[in-house]
Amino acid sequence: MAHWLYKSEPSVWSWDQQVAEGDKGTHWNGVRNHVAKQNLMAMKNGEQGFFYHSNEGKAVVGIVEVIREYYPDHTDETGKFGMVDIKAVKPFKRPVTLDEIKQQPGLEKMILVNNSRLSVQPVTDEEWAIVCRMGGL
DNA sequence: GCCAACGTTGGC
DNA sequence: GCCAACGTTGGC
Repeated sequence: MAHWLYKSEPSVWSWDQQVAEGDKGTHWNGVRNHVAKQNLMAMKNGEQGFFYHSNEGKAVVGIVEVIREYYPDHTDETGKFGMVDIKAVKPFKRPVTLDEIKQQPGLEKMILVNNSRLSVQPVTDEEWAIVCRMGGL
């Protein structure tokens, strides 16, 4: 199973808001980047990902899961882009900050570190295990 | 608030 | 189809 990382500015959509949606989850819309789109299209139901707060906090704060696979994003007037639905699974016992990720051996290749602008990213199994452990899970 | 990195747009 | 100009993102 693949793993993912979703970036969101807390002022736009925060982890707390995601948790408040419960098991029905919410659609992850607004992606307008083709690499991010490819990642969205590759996602399968049940695959988990990190929820990352960009800008403010700059930390991985919890784990989410895909509950609906790629479908058209009706807010995209060009019709080119789509979205998936995700729900919050569990919070980290403690947030894992970008600083810590940068200093952690084994995470040098994370896209978060190397291409900070990509909003939906794949995470390798190794990276997943390391970051989960750092988050106390 | 600044600016580097990246993507997109549009003139040629 | 190239590339300069512009807009956006996100770390600092």
